[in-house]
Amino acid sequence: MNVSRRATLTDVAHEARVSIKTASRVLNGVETVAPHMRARVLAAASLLGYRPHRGAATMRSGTSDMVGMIIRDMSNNFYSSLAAGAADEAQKHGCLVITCSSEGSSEREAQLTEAIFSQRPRGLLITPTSMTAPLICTEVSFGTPVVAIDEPLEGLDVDSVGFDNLLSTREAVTAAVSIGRRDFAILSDSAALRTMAPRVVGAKEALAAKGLRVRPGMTIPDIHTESQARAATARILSLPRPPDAIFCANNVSALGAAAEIHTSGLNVAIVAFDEFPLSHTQNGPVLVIEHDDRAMGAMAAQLLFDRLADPGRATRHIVVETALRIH
Amino acid sequence: MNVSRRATLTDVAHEARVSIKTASRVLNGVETVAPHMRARVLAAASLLGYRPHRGAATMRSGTSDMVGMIIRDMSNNFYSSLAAGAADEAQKHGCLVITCSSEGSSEREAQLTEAIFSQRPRGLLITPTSMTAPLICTEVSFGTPVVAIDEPLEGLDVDSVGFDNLLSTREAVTAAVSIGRRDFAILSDSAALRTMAPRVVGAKEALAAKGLRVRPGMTIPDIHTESQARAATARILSLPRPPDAIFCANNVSALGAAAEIHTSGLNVAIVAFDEFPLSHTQNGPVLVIEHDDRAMGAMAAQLLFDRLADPGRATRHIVVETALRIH
DNA sequence: CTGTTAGCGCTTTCAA
DNA sequence: TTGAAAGCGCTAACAG
Repeated sequence: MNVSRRATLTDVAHEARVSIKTASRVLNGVETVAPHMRARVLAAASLLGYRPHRGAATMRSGTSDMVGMIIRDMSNNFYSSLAAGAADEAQKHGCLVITCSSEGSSEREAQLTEAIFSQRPRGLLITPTSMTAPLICTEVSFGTPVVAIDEPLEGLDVDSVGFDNLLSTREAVTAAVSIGRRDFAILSDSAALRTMAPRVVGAKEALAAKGLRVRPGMTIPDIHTESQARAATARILSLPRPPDAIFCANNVSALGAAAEIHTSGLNVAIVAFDEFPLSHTQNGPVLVIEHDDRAMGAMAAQLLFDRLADPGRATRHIVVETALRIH
Repeated sequence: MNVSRRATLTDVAHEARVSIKTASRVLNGVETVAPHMRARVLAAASLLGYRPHRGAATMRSGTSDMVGMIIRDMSNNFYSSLAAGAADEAQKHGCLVITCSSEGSSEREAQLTEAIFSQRPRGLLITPTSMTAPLICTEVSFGTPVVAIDEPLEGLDVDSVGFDNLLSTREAVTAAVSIGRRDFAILSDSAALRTMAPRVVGAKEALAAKGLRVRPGMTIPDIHTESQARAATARILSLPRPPDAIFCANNVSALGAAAEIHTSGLNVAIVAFDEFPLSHTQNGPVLVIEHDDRAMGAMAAQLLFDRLADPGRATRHIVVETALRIH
């Protein structure tokens, strides 16, 4: 037994004194093999420390066991939970997920789609940007399934999972108004995120329904780090007449707002699109739009495998449930 | 132009009226190609929407552009930050990272190593368990580099990155004692995590040095979710004589402890191994052992690529810096 | 139930 | 500088 080289299927077949095809069948779990040959192959594989070469199998069979995933920011809890859920579901189908973080850069997104498609994955899960469609349309035309997560994929009719951003926000802000909050500031992320506009609109609609409005300058865009959120909140709260509530359109802005509200000692309510750690330990009321991100990631993967099983079926757009939780 | 099939290198060569090898050279950036041929190939590739098939290249050349990564829990911020850092560094080397979550199950860990090595990755980054070594030793003997992250990989001499758990904890607990805290509880994770013992020892050593000790029953093991931490903390704080400080040996336990301390209204200090959101908004003092997890992940990947460049070099064990921060 | 043959798309080797 | 041929490890298609 020579350990200096990786054992191939041919080596195993040789060792077991069977044909390479029989070895292949055994190691792929094909039933129609005589028990004594199966045993011989298994013994040989184990003896030689055989490990299949999926790349070779992929090349020949045309189907790999990988699913690509491109998310906006792997170190953001929302996106990493999506990835965790997708990986769970993929594992049920014997697939690995290649998860990459585009960091919001469309240049990097282009590189990553290129790199991922070069692996000939079963499909792609992506939190798309407005630049995504042209990157993937060729591949989609070859029948590779793509699922859009969180944001819509404009210009391409693919399966998707996402929230009803407008409705859930309207409901949450309405609840905040009903407990007496009238004067809102809004911390929003980049307008390039398609989820942001409906959230902001939802908030403003809820206010308008009660005859309220957001004062000029109190809608702060482009908040995508906690420290930006802290700076913006600190500025707002130090105004002569600070707001009595802040709607935080993403998870990092809620953390930053909570931190500064605590520092200021003011009683300011938080309405947050995402649950955040220690949200129930704040002084002012906290209204949170809860959602199960891990389940959302799993759902996206499920749509992908569903389509693989039935390529002709109509595209589906899943609206993930949210729940309002008041701390 | 027929779009019904993916273009191969042969198609491109054909279209450009050059040999397949010349097309290969151009698309791999080999310099020794006449400019006019290069231009023809590039035009053809673009016309046909050519996308290379990395699996085929891997098979022939023997080296892939993937790095495997197995972490304990993708939805835990510590691990996802490691993954983000590793992905960054890998991208600099033109590699993709396949990140998988073992969920602390050694069975799943075994499946994942199997699946990942089947892809013939350049190397593996792993937060190992006590069961890891036998899973990877064959592959290591073939020269595939493995880097252990956070925990040591027992029984195998591989590169690693990790903390000085004992020393940093001792320092933090010493600081807590010096601000008047004497009576500690300890929330620890599973003893299977090799990082836990030194942290607990470090804490106890710091106390012993001041003539203090942890009361029997006040060292709680196996805390790995926030709700477990909350339950344990609630129980401890409702004792007739609650502690005046809690050492939280991982990030989720700190969140749970903070939540319950807030609810109880007691002045209990937190010493936490990891920074946590809103740590500065707690009533009691919070002492945090800070570390840059993203940099740690990047460092691990760097060790991997270093070794790829110089397979013979001695193994390196990087101790990642930590800093004590007092809120 | 088992084996043979061909070839997936690419890179390597070697020759021109 | 360019090209022809071989073959990486595996599976599909077809025989036996």
